[in-house]
Amino acid sequence: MPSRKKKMISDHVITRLPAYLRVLNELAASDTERISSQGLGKIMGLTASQIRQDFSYFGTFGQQGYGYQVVALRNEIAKIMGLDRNYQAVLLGTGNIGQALLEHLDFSVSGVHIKAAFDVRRELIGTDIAGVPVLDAHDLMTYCQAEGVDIAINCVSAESAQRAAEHAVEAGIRAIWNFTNTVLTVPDHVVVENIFFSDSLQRLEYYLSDMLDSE
Amino acid sequence: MPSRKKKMISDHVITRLPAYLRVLNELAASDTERISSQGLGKIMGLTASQIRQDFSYFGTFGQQGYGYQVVALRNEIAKIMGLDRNYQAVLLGTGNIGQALLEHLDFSVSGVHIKAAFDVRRELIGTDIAGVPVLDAHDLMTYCQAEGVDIAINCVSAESAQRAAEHAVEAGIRAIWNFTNTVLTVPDHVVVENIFFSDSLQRLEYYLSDMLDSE
DNA sequence: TAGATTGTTAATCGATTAACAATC
DNA sequence: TAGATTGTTAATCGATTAACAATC
Repeated sequence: MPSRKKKMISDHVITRLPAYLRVLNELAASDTERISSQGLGKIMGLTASQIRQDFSYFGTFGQQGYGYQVVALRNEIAKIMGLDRNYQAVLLGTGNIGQALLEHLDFSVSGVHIKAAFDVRRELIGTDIAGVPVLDAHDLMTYCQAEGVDIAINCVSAESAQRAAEHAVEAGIRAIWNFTNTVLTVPDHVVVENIFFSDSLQRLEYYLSDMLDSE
Repeated sequence: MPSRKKKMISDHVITRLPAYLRVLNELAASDTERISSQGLGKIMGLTASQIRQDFSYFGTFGQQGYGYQVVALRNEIAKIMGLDRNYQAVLLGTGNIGQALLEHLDFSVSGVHIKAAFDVRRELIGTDIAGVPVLDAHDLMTYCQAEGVDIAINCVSAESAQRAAEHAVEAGIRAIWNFTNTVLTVPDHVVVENIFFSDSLQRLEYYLSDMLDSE
């Protein structure tokens, strides 16, 4: 509650944090105890300078002449990212993508708990997918207000995407993980993170066609 | 064959191209015939300057005093991205993510044709998913060499990810769309585009926790 | 101690924005 | 024509890299 306003950190830095985490986890898994910024840079394809610069936005985690303790650093970064918290989530739209996420992704490692999924299709309501109950989309608001939900995972069709997002915002959620291939408009107090499959595929096609051209 | 080496264009620009395409498609769908860099900027949250700068890397598409023809510009950008070509793809690993992609994504709009899926699980081989035959992973090499495959969509488990990528590269594919949450190591002549679900979710958690802290 | 490596300040590089002549 | 808007060059801003004193 102390309204502690952190200094604004660039998106570039934030985007690298999960990559640091990934590598540190691998190092920890292979029992590597310590790593220097230079060593980390070599693995990740970054300069040692950039790594030290990145970390310095959040504090000091290393030791001169020694480097960083892998496990300690890993834990610090996880904490910086807020992964030590617990988040309650609901999933909107149990089409293929929604189902795939429920069945495939291990949300517990990220501290995210999926409490329920919502759909409008009568035949799905009342069933459950990977242990998650599918409820009537009309009950979203009541449910979220009663249960306190932080995150909505938006997997509805592109046409319903904005509407679903608005319902979720009305229901009090604070973050949307967006799989709808649609840009959502939300109030300032709501965070949106997009997975745009088609953008990614198009990028792949650009680099591929470029590669094919230049030979 | 003309080995025409295009000038190197920054990743930032390439990443914006699909967004331009998305907006131009919407404008075209709503029968908007022309748009200025200023108008486009307003919709996309970019400066008019940046938009003109971006386009200028590829050529000149506008008209002074008028702006850009929406449909013509859309087509130009699609061409720049290589979306007018046809790509042959195979999908590796028919777990949930693989299945979801086969059933959910409309690849034809991107000029990508999924010819076959591959898996090691006996019980799946010989079946088909959304009209795509599931073949034995051991036949990948022979298949690709016979059929001429450009893209591998890597949906195997994290543990098999690097191995699957290497097989695909050996089999002559030139691009990997990577859903394995793993950094792949490939030769220079192969393009990799990643969809890292966990990176995205962690980013969401960072911004969410930040938001929750500052209130 | 000597060698290694941090955290941080300064220099460089690249990307975005501003300005403006050209021209539809 | 006058107004609008491009394409491009120059100015600014921000991110990355280099350098180095501090110190383990």
